[in-house]
Amino acid sequence: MEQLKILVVDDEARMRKLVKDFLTVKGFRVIEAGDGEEAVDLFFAQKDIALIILDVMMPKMDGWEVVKAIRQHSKVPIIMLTARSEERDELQGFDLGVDEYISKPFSPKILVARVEAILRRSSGTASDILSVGGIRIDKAAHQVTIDGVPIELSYKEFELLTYFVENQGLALSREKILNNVWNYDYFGDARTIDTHVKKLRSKMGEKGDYIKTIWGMGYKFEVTA
Amino acid sequence: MEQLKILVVDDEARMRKLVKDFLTVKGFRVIEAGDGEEAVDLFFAQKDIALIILDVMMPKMDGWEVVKAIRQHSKVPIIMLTARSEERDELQGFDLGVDEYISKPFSPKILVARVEAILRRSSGTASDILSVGGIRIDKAAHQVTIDGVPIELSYKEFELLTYFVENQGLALSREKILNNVWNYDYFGDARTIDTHVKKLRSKMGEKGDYIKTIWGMGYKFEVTA
DNA sequence: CTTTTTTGTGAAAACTCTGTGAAAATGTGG
DNA sequence: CCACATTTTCACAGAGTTTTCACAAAAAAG
Repeated sequence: MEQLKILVVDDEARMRKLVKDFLTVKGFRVIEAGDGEEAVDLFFAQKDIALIILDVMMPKMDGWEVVKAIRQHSKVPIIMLTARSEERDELQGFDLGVDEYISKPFSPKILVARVEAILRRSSGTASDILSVGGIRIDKAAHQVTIDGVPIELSYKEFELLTYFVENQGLALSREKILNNVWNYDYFGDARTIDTHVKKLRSKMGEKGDYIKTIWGMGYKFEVTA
Repeated sequence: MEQLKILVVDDEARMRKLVKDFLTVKGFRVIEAGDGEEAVDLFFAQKDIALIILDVMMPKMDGWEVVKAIRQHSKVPIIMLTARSEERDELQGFDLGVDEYISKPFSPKILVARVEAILRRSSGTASDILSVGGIRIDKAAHQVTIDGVPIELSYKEFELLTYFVENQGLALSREKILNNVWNYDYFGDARTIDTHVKKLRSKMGEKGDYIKTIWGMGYKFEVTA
């Protein structure tokens, strides 16, 4: 397996070196940035950074601003390093899309453990399971079972069903479905959703009825008792 | 808007605190329980708990037993926290009525996102629900119930009723109704409104009388005591 | 009380949207 | 480059919705 790249951003060179050493031992490739601007530039230049470790307090552009800038275009996992006193910020910044916080001083062992945990999750090994009305969706395994019987779904079908279940009870316009299940830059025919719904319904047997048509509007997933 | 109560059950105080902090920031009220028995007692004592987050591994009474006990009497949404080691097979077979499984370690961000998703659909966000005189309009679900009984409305009927309810007590000219419920580029006969009103009234049963005719002018929605 | 105007109503017509099967395009792995 | 699976497009039939229309009923006006 190739090395995963981790971007470490801190204005103190000593801190960067400390983190870098531990991560390097664990087989990661570490890229350093000394301030926020450099971090953002590097991130978008590199393309394949798997995770960012980010100090909050930095000159020029602080950690929060970096998060905002990067979150405009990327969902890369971000770990924030905060001083113990900044506990309140921790929760505020959580809104911005930070994945974890580690407060200084921290043990390198914990840092490495968190990094590994996050990468494990984001690489899809997390086993989150949705379950409703006998339909089980294992997102990690990309597997659906109905009343315990596995069914075969294509990638799009799986994504679509997951979206339905995650938003059960809500009326979903085709527009909305396209924006969430397809990439936002998809400009094809919205009727392709209909075709996928057809296949889903047929593969789901009688539980296909849980996908309701809302005439003139879209679809809704709802389990009827 | 009032706070929704969430019951967090875990034997580790540290884990409870973590979850509690993040949920509190998002405006939820968190109640804690340290073991299964306490959880069940608290749940039935409190009455208005909107969601339960439940660890599987606990002393005395484990997560599964808690689910069983609670499912006897309640359909409250339940999120289960499972350790990675607990194999999927274990979860795969039986369906006790858990809504979602999240495996540890999880990112608080994901947990909160799932909590919000579940509550959004199960209680309907306040702003999305109009309720007056036994008529309940759930805009998000595109669903109307009268005295708790769902009724089937077409797209236009739904839009029209929503417009009436949002402007209850006001006399609405046909002109005005057309401009708001129909597209502004509609140039058909205003009498089509009459037809829709007729259908609405009949589908609404005796509550159809809430839609009053204002002779020579238009209509008005008003709940009479 | 009659006329005029406006609304209620049922049915038909016009229209729109969805389901569906098949074909075309796209992607994937050998 | 070829087979294979998946995704998207297309066209048409059928289902459901919206609009129109004609006439009856109700309300205001004279």
